[in-house]
Amino acid sequence: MKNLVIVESPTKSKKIEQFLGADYTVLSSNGHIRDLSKKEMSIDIENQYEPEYQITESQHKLVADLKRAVKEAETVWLASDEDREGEAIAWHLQETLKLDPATTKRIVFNEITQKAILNAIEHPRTIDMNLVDAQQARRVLDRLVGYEISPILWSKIKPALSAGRVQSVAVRLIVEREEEIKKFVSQSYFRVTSEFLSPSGKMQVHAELSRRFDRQEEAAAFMEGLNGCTFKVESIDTKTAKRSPAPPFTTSTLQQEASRKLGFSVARTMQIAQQLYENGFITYMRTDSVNLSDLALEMTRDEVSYMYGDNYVKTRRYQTKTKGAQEAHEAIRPTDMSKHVITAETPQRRLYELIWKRTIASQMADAEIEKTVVDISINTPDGPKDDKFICQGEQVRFDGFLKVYIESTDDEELSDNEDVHTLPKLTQDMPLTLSMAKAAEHHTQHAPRYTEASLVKKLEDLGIGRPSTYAPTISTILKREYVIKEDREGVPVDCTIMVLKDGKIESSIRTEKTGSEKGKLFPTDIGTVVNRFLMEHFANIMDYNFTATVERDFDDIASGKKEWRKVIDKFYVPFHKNIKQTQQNSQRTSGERLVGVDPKTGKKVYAKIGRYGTLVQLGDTSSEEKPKFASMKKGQSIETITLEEALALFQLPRNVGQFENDDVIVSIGKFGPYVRHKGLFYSLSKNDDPYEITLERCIEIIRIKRQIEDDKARLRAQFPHTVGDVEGYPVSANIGRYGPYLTYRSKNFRLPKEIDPLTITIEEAREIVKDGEQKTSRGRKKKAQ
DNA sequence: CAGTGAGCGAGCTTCCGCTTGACTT
Repeated sequence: MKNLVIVESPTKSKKIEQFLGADYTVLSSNGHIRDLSKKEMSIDIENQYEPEYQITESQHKLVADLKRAVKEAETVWLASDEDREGEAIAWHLQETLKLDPATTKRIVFNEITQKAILNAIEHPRTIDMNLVDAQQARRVLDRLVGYEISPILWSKIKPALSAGRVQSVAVRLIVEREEEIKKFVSQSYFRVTSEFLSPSGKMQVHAELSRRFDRQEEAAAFMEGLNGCTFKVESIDTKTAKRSPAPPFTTSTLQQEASRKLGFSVARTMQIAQQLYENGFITYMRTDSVNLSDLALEMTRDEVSYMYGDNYVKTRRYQTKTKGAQEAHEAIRPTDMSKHVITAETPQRRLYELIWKRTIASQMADAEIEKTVVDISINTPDGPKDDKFICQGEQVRFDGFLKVYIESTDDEELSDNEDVHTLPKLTQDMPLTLSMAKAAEHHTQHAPRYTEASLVKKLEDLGIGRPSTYAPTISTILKREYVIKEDREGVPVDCTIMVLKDGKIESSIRTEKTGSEKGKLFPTDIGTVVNRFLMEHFANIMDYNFTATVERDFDDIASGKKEWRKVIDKFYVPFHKNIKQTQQNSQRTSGERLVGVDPKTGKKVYAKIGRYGTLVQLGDTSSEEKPKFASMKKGQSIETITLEEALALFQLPRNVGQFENDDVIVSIGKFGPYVRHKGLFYSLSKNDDPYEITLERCIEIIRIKRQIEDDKARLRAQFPHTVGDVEGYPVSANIGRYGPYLTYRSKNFRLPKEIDPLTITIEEAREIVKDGEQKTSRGRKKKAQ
């Protein structure tokens, strides 16, 4: 082998191999191969913060393979991505594989085309140690922050908690949004809308009053005043406006659009995008770049021109606005723009369609829209009023990119331009007759809670986190139970509606549900308490600008202006002093709240965080009699639990009586209410209330479950059974965890639903086995290629 | 799916960014 090229992703390696020909072998490092140990700090603080790297657990085999390949190669080319992490990956490879820096070639390209790769090969360089040092500073800082603060949380709040530069700020955003919502006081206001008729009576015009009323009396007085008024078209103002398409997808914008348009979680979007990438349908899905390669621009232009004509084409190059974007890859786009749809499963197809449309639209002409605003004056017998009705219309003059793609928004409030539509033909001074007016009460809404995707957008705006970590960050804060994803039902509110028709006002009240939310992120008690603690003791790290500030230092390291160890030292010395002080001086915090006093015993009831989660406590810790404890249920929280709910928790676990010489205990566990008897668990059905259930019903539940288990055991005893021989080898039928299957020549074949494994005939078995063998051999051939 | 929640103390937990494994009854 002459040349060994190492890239970061195996999918990429296969592609590049095609471009480079027989003299090149392309292998992948699968990301980083070395890191700080997970078990310890692995930073020698005394020795200038020297990091102690080791080969990542799951990468040993791969590193061995790479070492073998290096021995056979004349030249090694390190082709990891052109960013901080990519440079560090190249350096770790150089160190681990003991490559000679003088002869090892470092190459970069940010699009996978033959031209770009051949060009890269012609311009090799050596590893940029400044860039590597910037990465080491980033890595060391994150480790110091995460591994020094987390243990404080274990001792002061609860074991196994975590804190970090990214996750703690993500939680802060959610906690603060919730506080904002709690403080929010909804105001009601009245909107007045009207319907007019043209002199001929043929045209209808909808309009809205130029002002809103805060109080019902004002609205009512205005409506009264409309009687006896005349109306006419005061002015017609027409403007043409342009709308431009959104840039091609980055990871973050793809996650947002897939969430809004397809309802995908960010993790699901990434999983599906990964499949599209591996199957060659799209370019790399973890990117912060909106840039399209020249090849992509050309391909897209051709496609637009072919489909819609040249007047729909507009070549655009987009600039990133994201703080700290590294742009090592292209934007996310189809690899082949002429492929409008793909044959794949529905979610893959839909995500691909979204990417295709967005990419196509990004290279299309602006839409031209004619906007018309018509003012309708209100004239009392004493003269015109200051207020007027406004009627707005929109007409698309040239659809441009709108032919393909409209970006959605997060804005859930009613748009002010709700009544935008095509206007009837109106003329200046045309008199109009009021046929109906309506004053409807509305309520202002609190800011919406974050969805996974809108949180990602916010983090990206703050320059916090990277495309590869957005989805994992969400998973982390959910796993730590700092936040939960929930639906919230709306609250019914009464809205007064006054309608003026034929000179009379009729008032009615309509009940509307407002503020319902789906799949939103809510802070938990633990999230709130941890956030309060971190804000009090580590305000600098919780600052929304912390990342942006340290990123500037990293940039200075990358450009050789600063030394990474000094940057870390400047941060660490005061940080560590703070850590020590906090460990010594801060109080243990449990978020304790006095819920009330138990009327029966006169003991106090508290709600707080314990070692295993949130709990309620009956009685004081300091009193002679030991207090009782009970875990809270899902959905209950320290802030909102009532005395009744808290006291009810002490009724469980409940001993309902004896059966077969053993206690029958009823309680609620992780999987819902259950009965425990002789060490076994029996789930209660939905209609059984664990607080009310009788011993008789428990025994019935136990007996039913036993009967089912007996039947199952009897069935299992009949397996495995031999069905017969196929070409001299025995076939046996069995039932596994995932259903019935056949075993033949030490391979397993799933049975279709229609066939009973007990009564299966040898003919049926032969067909399944032979059919299955063919399929697997085809699959293997495919893999081998 | 229990028990736990004070305290004793062993031994565990934890960060962010790169990237995909290989598990089948």
